[in-house]
Amino acid sequence: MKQHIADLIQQAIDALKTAGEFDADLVANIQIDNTRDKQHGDLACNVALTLAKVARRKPRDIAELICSQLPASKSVTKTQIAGPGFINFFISQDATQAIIGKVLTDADQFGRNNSGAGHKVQVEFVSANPTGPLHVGHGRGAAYGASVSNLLEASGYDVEREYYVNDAGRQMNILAASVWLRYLQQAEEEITFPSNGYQGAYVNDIAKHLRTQVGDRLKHSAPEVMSRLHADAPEGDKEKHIDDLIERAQSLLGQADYSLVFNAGLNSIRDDIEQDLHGFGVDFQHWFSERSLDQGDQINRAIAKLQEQGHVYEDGGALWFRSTAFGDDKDRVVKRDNGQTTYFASDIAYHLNKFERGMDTVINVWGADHHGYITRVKAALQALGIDPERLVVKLVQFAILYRGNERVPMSTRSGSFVTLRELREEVGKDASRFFYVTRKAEQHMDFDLELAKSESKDNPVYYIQYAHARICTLIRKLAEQNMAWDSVMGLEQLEKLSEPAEISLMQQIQLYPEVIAHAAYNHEPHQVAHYLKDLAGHFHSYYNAHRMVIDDVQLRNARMCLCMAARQVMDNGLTLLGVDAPEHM
RNA sequence: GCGCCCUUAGCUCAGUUGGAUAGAGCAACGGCUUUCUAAGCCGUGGGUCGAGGGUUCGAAUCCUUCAGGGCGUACCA
Repeated sequence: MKQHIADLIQQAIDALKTAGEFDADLVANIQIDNTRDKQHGDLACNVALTLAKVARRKPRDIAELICSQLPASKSVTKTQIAGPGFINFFISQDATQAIIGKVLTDADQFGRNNSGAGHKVQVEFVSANPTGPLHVGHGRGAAYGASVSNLLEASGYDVEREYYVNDAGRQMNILAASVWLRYLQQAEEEITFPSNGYQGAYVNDIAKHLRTQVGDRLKHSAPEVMSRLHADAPEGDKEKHIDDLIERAQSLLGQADYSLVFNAGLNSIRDDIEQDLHGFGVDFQHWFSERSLDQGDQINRAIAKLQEQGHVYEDGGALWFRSTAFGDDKDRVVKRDNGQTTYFASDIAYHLNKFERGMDTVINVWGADHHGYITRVKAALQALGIDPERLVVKLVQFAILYRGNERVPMSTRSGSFVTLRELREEVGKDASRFFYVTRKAEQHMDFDLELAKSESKDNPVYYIQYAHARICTLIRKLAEQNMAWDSVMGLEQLEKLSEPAEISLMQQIQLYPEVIAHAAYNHEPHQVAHYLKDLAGHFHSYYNAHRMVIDDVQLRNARMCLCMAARQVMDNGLTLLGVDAPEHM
């Protein structure tokens, strides 16, 4: 409809150019907006205001010229010039009612578009270290990334969802040491668990499982393990202590058995995360291993590539990437003086890899604490000859957890945290998925567990699901009373839908495709959440004001068509957000 | 110090890329069910859009200065 109105205005402007009223080279940016106030009609155009300057005429005069040349359209019942020079359009009921047929025909395809056709985009999200279960802080990134991916798919993009598994590096070694020490404790060795180890109960579980598989084969005596170590905190240095323990584990176990312990920890947690996310309605096409970069020598290759371009220099025995040449505050080390490559070097190789896989655009969903990395990663891409605009980083602010008024502390290391699984079990997948994407990502968010857990009307997801379930009940009710309804007959009777509540519900339905397009373009799933709440509100008002199970067969068919169209849109929208559309509540 | 994000009703937040009189939900108050799910509907009150300045027909939105809050500023991962 907007396009149709824009075409009419363009025709009018062209006619005015021919008539010599406007310069032939005048270019009008025609923008059609939904009106806020229905007194201003249904759609409004501000072109007269924007043209005022270049055409050197008063806005209202331009609006009158345009209106005088506007071709007639059966969709438009009235136009008016209002305010400083807006042209307002009143849309005919026929044109509005036509949306119902479109929704019922397109069904689950309604609202989708093809603007991203032929475009490959990767969305990388969550990517939490596999050193423990996901906690609620990861939930927001998971919900956001999944919904953005769904929105992009609905806009025709070829989307790949990817999880970057940080399975290399010191944290993983700390996990391996933690697993082994718990294993030794279970084998009745007197081991004092390190303060810097992973304290969570899940480490015990992994150790237990490991022991059922290999028995006491990995056992060493406590004195062997604990002698001649740097002291632990508080007297000593907890970092040195844990590093010594890692070394001790590696030397006592040997490479093969150390890997066994290491992989037991990694695989168990990785599998747990995958299942957890699956239960959260989040599935990935690829789990990309950081270690695979090293094994394929991709890190050294990436550094060499930077070196070829002359962006790397040596200083103090280390290799530095000259990121300051691309707007960074300081240069960054890619290879340390001890010969090890840095995490940043892995990131360069990883991002190079993403684009070498043929992605047109890469979207990274990062926690807000990573914002300092954006500049350096983009710098590296630019140095590698890749347009940094092709990398889009979306920062997701932390959700601060509350139980009522009590703030919940979160730390993976201490083991005292609320896991995503707990949240899912207590609050439910639907409410938590919806709650997370109700706020825009860069907003700080207070997540009150008490509120989210309470199945009360305060929880907006129920409001929408309830609307959906109510419509499903209508269908059952009609069947019970042997009152058939027929969509083909209903679509022929749409002119009977002229109540204000019916018109405004249809108008709300009509907005859906542009909401999806807009939300996808801006990576803002919260727009869908707010839209659905409004749609449900329109439906509830309608439902309270009018009855659908009625004897008048024509009106009944028409109203049921409208209800079914509303149901379809709720279903489509909820699906994009990963929320179920229930038939009963 | 420097950098990024945020600041809108008592609370939690929207605000369609610069449009008309800034909107929801919650909380408060008053109504609506012999009839399709009251997890609902209808109504009432509530604002210096953090502050100042600028850009223009027009600013919550863009530019600038300042204040407040959060985060980041490793040869850690």
